[in-house]
Amino acid sequence: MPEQNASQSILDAAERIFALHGFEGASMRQISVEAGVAQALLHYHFGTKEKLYEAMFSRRSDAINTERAARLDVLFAAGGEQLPSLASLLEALFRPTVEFGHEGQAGNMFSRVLAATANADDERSRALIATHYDAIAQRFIDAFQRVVPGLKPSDAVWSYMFAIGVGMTMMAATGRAGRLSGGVCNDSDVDAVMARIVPFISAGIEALTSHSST
Amino acid sequence: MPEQNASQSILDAAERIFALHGFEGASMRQISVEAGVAQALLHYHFGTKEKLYEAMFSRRSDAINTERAARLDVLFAAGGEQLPSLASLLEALFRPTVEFGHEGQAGNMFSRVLAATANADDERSRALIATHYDAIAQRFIDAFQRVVPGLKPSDAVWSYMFAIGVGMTMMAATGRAGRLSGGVCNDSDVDAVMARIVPFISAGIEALTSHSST
DNA sequence: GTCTATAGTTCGATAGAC
DNA sequence: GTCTATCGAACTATAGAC
Repeated sequence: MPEQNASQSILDAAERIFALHGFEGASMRQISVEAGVAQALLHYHFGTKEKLYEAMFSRRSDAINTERAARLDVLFAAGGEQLPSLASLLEALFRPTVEFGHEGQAGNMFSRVLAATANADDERSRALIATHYDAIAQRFIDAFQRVVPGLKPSDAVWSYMFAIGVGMTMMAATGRAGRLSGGVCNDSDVDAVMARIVPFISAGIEALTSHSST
Repeated sequence: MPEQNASQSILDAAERIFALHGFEGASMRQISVEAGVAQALLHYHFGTKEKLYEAMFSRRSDAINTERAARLDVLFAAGGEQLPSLASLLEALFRPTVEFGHEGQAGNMFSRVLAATANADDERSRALIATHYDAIAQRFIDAFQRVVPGLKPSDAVWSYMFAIGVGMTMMAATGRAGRLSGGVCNDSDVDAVMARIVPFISAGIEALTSHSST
């Protein structure tokens, strides 16, 4: 049981409460109770609820996208003669999120925050995704074009959007797959989902090279 | 400009306000202003905020899923000798949502509500999806197995989950595809998205018949 | 840095006139 | 059915002691 400072406790509590109830549904009171500190301390360290949310979001997404960038660097290392596989790109896209999203906590709380933020269309969500995810997204879109011959630039963008959509099944982890399969499928079983997501998306992207629309 | 009764005005306003701000972020006051009625009238007609949300959700989802069921009935009509194509199943899955989601209103407000509800993991969202979407989901899962030889039952469930995930790109319509493509891709252009979603998902599902995991 | 106490606002819901 | 008026609870944020 490591002693950690109040800021970290607050961020951990915020991650969990925001994941369970959303930005509007979560309250500063609830977060302060979960963190075991006075409510005023949240404002002392982070100013407003809005800025606490941004700090909570940045902490994990910066770690995730640093790792993603490092993996892309390795895959496209200078001097490497052959291109990486599409499957290895998808591993680099998804693994850091499912590995860095939880840290000691039960369940992957940040993935739920991310799924909700990516799908919302309010200004706060849009700005967070644009600031923290658009640059790395461009790198993956470029990578798709390099490893899939004949993939048009616009279809590389669609490929990325669809891939993220499929990955949402794993990130949101609503338990619906289990319900629909009578308990056979488990959307929290990362390895099982990855084993299906990767071939599914790979084949989907390849198929976009041959469709006829503009 | 058709005269409509207060209940319909309230549901229309609720759909729009809930789509823009979520359940917790929307207020009964805001909805009453948008509908042009007194706030007390919302409680007279629908009781609580919770029940208003459910009424708003049911109105569109019942219309959508009645249409989906009718399309499945036609595709698998008794006496029909040949099986429908996978592409035609995906049309039956997605078209009713994008066509019935808006009715006069600009933008497809209900699709945004649906995307948020499907991805959330609170009890209200889970119950609404289970009540209004699980039965028709089972019909699509069964249909996938019938038209794709060699698709295992559990992979048919994953196919459905992944298909819905891809469709979220269109339903959430956050504008991100446009941002990432410098304006070339438009996630509100239903025909353009459908032209790519259908081959993408079709190829993805076919690919699941040959992967080796259990 | 961390606390208690509270100011000031907004919320969902209801009472009661018409 | 529709309105005005309002209650009591919850919220974000701040003031000020230690």
